[in-house]
Amino acid sequence: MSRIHSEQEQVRRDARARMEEAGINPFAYSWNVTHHAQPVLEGFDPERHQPQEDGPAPEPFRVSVAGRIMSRRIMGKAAFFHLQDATGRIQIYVSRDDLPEGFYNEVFKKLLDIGDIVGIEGFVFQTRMGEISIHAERLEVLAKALRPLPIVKETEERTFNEVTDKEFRYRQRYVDLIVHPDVRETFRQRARMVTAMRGFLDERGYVEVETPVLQPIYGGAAARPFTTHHNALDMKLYMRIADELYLKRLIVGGFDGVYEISKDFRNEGLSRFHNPEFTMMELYVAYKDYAWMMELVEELIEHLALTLHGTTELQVGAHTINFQRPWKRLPLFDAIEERTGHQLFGKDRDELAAVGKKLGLHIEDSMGAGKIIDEIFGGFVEPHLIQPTFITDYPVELSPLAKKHRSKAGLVERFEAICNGKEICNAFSELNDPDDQRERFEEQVRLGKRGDAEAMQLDEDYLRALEYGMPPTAGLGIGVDRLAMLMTNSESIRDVILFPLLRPEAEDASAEDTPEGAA
RNA sequence: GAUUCCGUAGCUCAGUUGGCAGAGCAUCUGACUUUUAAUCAGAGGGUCCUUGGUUCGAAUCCAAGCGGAAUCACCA
Repeated sequence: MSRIHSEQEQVRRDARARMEEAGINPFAYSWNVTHHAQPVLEGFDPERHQPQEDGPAPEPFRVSVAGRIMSRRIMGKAAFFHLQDATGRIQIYVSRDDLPEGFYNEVFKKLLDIGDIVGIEGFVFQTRMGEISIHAERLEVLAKALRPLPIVKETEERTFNEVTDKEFRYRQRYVDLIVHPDVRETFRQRARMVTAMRGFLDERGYVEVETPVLQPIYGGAAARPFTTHHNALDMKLYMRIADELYLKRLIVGGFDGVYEISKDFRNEGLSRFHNPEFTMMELYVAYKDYAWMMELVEELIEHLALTLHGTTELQVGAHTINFQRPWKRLPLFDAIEERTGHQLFGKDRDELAAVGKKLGLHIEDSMGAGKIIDEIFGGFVEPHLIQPTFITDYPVELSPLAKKHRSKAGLVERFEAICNGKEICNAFSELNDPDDQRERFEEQVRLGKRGDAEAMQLDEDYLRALEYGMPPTAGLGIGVDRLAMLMTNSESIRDVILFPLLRPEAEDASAEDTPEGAA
């Protein structure tokens, strides 16, 4: 079934057919690229490469480039166009008499369009207007674009016809990337950030591992999972919501430090800060505690800021954020007291509910003490924490995998780093007492039975692993997407995820499901 | 899930009180050998998101739906 083509698409399809009739393959096999746009612009030296009046003959700067035609200015027997490659744009000069007989008039002028991908061989020169350009001596069609691009025209002051529709940009990210160099740059920065993170961890000897995405029991976080089914074993499987329990099994197994950078999946709502599949970095280090981990986190993130930007001070939205260590450390209850005037330590559930109500929160009967504390923190404290801050020592009910605090009853040794009003990491001294862990799991199971869809499942195999003995361990999880948002000054998680989840397009709604067990 | 806003040509957008569907860029034809939003002359291009309703008449008013965005809720 073929779509009805727009006028412009039909023109391009006709051009493709005429190319084939003329013996030109509109989809070539390869092209020998020797140079890229940006390095050519930087490498051009007018004194060496440009003909000078009464000067010596220039040394030709010969290049072979390839890319997409992004603009065209045709003037009779000569033309200029801009070619865009992975590094940027460079202007190409073509004149009729430099190309094979008839090619300029019949092919270049009539059959090529903005958006087509071509290869150019020629020499670099500077135009009368001063723009460094390539004088084409050979031009080949490498790929014909059958759809028109949403063309962006730019001057130094203004941009015209820029695609601003976010739906278009997210659904057709390939087009977004073609027309928005800053989007390409954002994703390059994200890649550099992950590379730097990996380098930082590798340098310290931690082992990068891969643990199961498909899990018979999900755990390690409070979230609703995606469910799937394995046909051959006829078993229910869950997409992981966290890597935590498998990584700690590896600490039991004798690794001193393991980490994983991978996708987690949570069957929850979408927002500026939430995508159902997102990237998490989890790290576990034996014989360390959460205080040690705080130092590692601030060192890591300071390192990332310096690697990406050469400074620890980053502009993020309206704020300038300084990642220089050491970061402020503030126990959760002190942070709440600072903001609300209420000291919650030692208060029971009903006293906490009364404080919550006084602050204007909607407190439901089903909410436990930990949940109320979390609500108060999330509502009145977290949004105000702009500079990176470690919030420490959380209620035990909120942290079923964290070790009891060595000196504060009812709390665990846990911290979150908050920055720009959002959590960027979560870490604790890991609970390694299997009997305590069993009780915590059992409490989670009770919560689940009471209807908490995010309660954890009891993982017998994990308890068995702990019973063999897990050394004292510090664990960390960093939301890579949210960190990338900070590092690239992006206001939506969709701006740092190449293909964010959207509802299917209407045209695809009728597409048939893949039958179970097919292929 | 709630609220608000949005959906018109390939792209960005206008469209008056409800009265022939518009502009710029892009496309097509012609001119033009250093342009750069090239320029000049001419032309073509529309499921006005969808389905109903009101009306002599709907892009416009009403209802429902679809899709998107923002905010909120959810998100240890």
